[in-house]
Amino acid sequence: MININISGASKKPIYQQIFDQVSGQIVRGELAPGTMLPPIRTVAKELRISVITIKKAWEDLERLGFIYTMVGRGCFVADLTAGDLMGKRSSMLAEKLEKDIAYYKSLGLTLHEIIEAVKKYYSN
Amino acid sequence: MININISGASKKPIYQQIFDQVSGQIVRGELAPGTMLPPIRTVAKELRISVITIKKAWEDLERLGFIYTMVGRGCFVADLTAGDLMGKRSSMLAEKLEKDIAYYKSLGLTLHEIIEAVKKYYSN
Amino acid sequence: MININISGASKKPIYQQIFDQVSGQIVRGELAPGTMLPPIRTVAKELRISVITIKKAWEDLERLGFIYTMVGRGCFVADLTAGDLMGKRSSMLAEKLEKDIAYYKSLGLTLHEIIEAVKKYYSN
Amino acid sequence: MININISGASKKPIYQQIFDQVSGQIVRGELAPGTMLPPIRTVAKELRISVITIKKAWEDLERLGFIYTMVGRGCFVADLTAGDLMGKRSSMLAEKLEKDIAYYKSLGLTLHEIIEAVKKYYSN
DNA sequence: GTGGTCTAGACCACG
DNA sequence: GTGGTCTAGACCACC
Repeated sequence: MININISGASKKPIYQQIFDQVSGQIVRGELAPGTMLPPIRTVAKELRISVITIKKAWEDLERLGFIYTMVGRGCFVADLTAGDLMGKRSSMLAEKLEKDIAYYKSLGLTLHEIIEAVKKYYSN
Repeated sequence: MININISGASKKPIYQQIFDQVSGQIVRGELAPGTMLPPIRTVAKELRISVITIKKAWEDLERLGFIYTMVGRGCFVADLTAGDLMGKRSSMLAEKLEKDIAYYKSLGLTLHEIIEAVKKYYSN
Repeated sequence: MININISGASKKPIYQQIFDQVSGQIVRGELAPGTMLPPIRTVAKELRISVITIKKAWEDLERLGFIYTMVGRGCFVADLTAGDLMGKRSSMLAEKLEKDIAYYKSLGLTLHEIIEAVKKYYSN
Repeated sequence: MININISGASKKPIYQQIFDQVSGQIVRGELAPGTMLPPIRTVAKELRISVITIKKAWEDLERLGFIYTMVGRGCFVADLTAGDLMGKRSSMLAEKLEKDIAYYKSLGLTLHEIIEAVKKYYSN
C-alpha cells in the first residue's frame, strides 16, 4: 500500500515531497508494476491537502515514466524493467550528485573527508 | 580580490550563489582575515544586480560569522581560527549531508554505491 | 473477423481507439458490407472493458455511416460504394490533415521537409 | 512582441494553444533569445484567462528548454543554437508524425496519396 | 515588481 | 466512479 508523509517543516514543496516518496517506493520495488494508485481525490482527503497538489505530483511521476494514466480508470505503476530502473536512478542521481559535490568542494572538503561524512550520516 | 560569478541558468537564488561563493573563498583561506570587502554598491554595479540582493548575501555572511561590519567603514573578513573554520565547515555540511543522504537512500542506493558515485563525480 | 487491440499506453480514449480500428477495417474492405458485428456485450467481455465504451464507439460508427443497426438483430457493416468510401476517407482526412499541417508549419517546416519526413516515417 | 490567440472553439486546452504558439514563435526566430516574456499576470489579464493557465504553458515551455526563468526577475527566451533548434524540431516532429502517419495508413492511404494531400493543404 | 506554491470549488470527458 | 482543465484568490520568496 502506498504511504506518504507530509512535513510542513520541510522547505520542499508538498508536491515534491510526494513525488520523492512515491518515486522512491516505485524504484525500490515496494509498489509493484500495474498497481493502481489510489484516486487523487482520495489521497488528497487522507493527506488533508488539495487535489491539485496531488495532481501535480502525479503529473511529474507520469512525465518521468514512473506511472501511467488511463483517463476514467485511474493511475498505475509503470512496468519498469531492471534496465529502466537503473537508468532512472542514475540519471536522477547524476544531476543531484554533480551539484552536491561541487558544493562540498567549494567548502574545501577533500574526497576523503566527504566519504567519511557519508559513512557517518548513512548509518544514522 | 573577491570574485563572484552569477549564473542565470542556476535555480539557486542569486543572493545564495553569492553567499556560497564568498563563504567558500573565506573558508578556503582565499580571502584573508581583515580583508575589506568592496562596497555593496560597487559589487552590485559590477554584477549588474540589485544592491538589495548583495545586502542580503552580506547579512547572511555576517549572521554566520564570516564577515563583520563596521558602520560607516565597510565589511571585513572575520578572523576565524582553525577551530572556528572546522566548526563552521562541519555545521554547514551536517545540515546538507543529512538531507542529501536521506535522498540517496530513498532511491535505494547502498552505502557502497554512494561512495563509488562520489568518487566518480569528485574527479570530474 | 473483427479484430481490435486496446492500448492502455495510448493517450487516445478507448472508444476512439475502437472507432479508428473498426472504421479502418471497413474502409480498407477488410470487413465486407453486410457482415454482422459481434454483440457489444461479447466484444466488451473479450476486451475486458465496459459495455458503455463499446456502445459509444458503435454509435460513432453509425453516425458516420460505417455501420447500421437493426434493433433486436444486431449491427451490420454498411454497404459503402467506392464513391462513398473515397468521400468518407477524404472527409476524415481533411479535418485531421488541416490541423496537422498547421502544426508542422508552426514549427517552421517547409513543404519539402514535411514530405521528406512523411516518406521516412511511412516506410517504418 | 509576443502574440497569442486563444480559440474557445478549439478542442485543445488553452495552455496547450499558448504553448504551441509561443514555442512556434521561438522556433521560427520571431522571438529573439534573451527577450523577456511579459509577466504571467500581465498576459493573463490581456488574454482574460487565469494566471495559472499561463503558468502551466510557461512551465511546459521551460521544461522543454524554450524559455528559462529567473525568479523575481521574469522569464526569458532561451538561447537555442541552430543545432538545438533542429534537435527540438525533429524530436517534436518525430513523436507526432509517427502517430499521424499510422493513422493515415489505417485509412488505407498510399504514400503517394498522403503526399498529394499534404501539398494541397500546405498552400491553403 | 517578479515568479512559486497552495487552496477550494467548479465543470467536462471518459468508463 | 475516474482524471483533465480552468477559475479566483491567497500567501510566500526573491529582486
